Amino acid sequence: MINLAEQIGAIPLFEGLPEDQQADLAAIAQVKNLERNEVIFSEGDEGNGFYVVSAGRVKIFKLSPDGKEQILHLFGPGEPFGEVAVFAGVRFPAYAEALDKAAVIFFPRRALLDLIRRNPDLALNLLGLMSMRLRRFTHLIEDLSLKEVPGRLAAHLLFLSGLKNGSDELELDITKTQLASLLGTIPETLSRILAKLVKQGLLKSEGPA
Amino acid sequence: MINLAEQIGAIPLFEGLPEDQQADLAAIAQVKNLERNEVIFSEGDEGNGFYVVSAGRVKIFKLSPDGKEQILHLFGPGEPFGEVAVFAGVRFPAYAEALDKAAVIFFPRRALLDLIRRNPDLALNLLGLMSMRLRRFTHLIEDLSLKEVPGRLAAHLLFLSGLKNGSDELELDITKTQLASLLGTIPETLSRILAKLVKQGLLKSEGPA
DNA sequence: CGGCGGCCTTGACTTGAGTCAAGGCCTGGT
DNA sequence: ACCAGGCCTTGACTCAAGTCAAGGCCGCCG
Repeated sequence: MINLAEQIGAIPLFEGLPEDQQADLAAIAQVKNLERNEVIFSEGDEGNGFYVVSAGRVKIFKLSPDGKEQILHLFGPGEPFGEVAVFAGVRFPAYAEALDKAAVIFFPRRALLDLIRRNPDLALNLLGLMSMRLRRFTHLIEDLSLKEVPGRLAAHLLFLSGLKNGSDELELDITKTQLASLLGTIPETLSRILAKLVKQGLLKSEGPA
Repeated sequence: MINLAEQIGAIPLFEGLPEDQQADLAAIAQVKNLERNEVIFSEGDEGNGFYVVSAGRVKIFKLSPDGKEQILHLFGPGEPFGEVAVFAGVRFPAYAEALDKAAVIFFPRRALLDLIRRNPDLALNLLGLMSMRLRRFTHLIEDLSLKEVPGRLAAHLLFLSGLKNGSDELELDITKTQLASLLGTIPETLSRILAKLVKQGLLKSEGPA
């Protein structure tokens, strides 16, 4: 918030963007500070812009009629979200909520479209980003439809361990309830499976969180 | 195949592209004719280009270790597929196979990237396309994790009926086995559910296919 | 300091949907 | 014309995972 232009320059998506265009962005960007659990947008809201996480974490999720939630993404600083609504010209297809006290930067739809027209590399960045997300979604779909919960859990833990260069020890920064929602299950089931893995000696677990 | 350039001009993705650029495309495009059930690419293959369906239909799907399949997309003439691998710079994340006797046009990766750099509107088209796919995937994920099979079936039928302006009568052009795979279930289950709906008078069903 | 509300765990029960197996029907090929 | 193979359906069984309920463990706020 102190220096918006600097923050914008640090967003990977806007990397390499000429200074004057970054300045243009800064001029129209709006920062929004959020309390923990504050709603950013709801499914069905008009999507007249997109967001980048500035601080804290944001979860994107779907809700079933009876309240069960499926987490689609967890985003941290520098990661954009809500772009789908901008390009597809539709309403937001999911909910967005701050996981912690957080801040997001909002860019109006039109500004982004203008910028892309002037800057093909930005378009390529965006295409790359969305491709990665599509890829992750195909993974999630595969898991949901073709694997059982223990398999999904294992895949997720291995994925996390992969991020840490294969360390065989890792710390989760989300609650188990959230992990359950990310895996498409419920806390009770997750708890049972973890207990079983520990009993089989395949896993050790420690502490809360 | 008789007139490749003309076909390329008719692809929605390339709509509005200057003639000379369409000609460039035609010069590097390769047409591939396919038998029914012929594999186009497999998960893990190098993704050095993308495809557009020219005739027939193509299914994109994931396979579980024990052979169960989850259909991700069904594409018909004019629809592109395999773009994710081009932009994310990764291997194909799923399998592609011809559903009927079909033909596809292949465009090498580099050509597409060049074209985008010269043509921002093409980039916007692509971004729109991928956004729509992301949106459909969020829907599928929601269905898989938050709804039971009857609900998914109902949603799918309503979706199809929506395409036909809400007609309350519709014809499926895929087998029930394929529909099952699209819904993330198996033919037996689908068959039972349809039978139940018919018995409850919520639905009538007719003929094979 | 005490109590309330999250979060996690465990147990008992229920159920949706998958597996396995068998039979009917239709189609295309020899 | 007939057989083989694919697709669909039905029945009996099994099982993974969800619901419901209860209890323990903090940590925060009044």
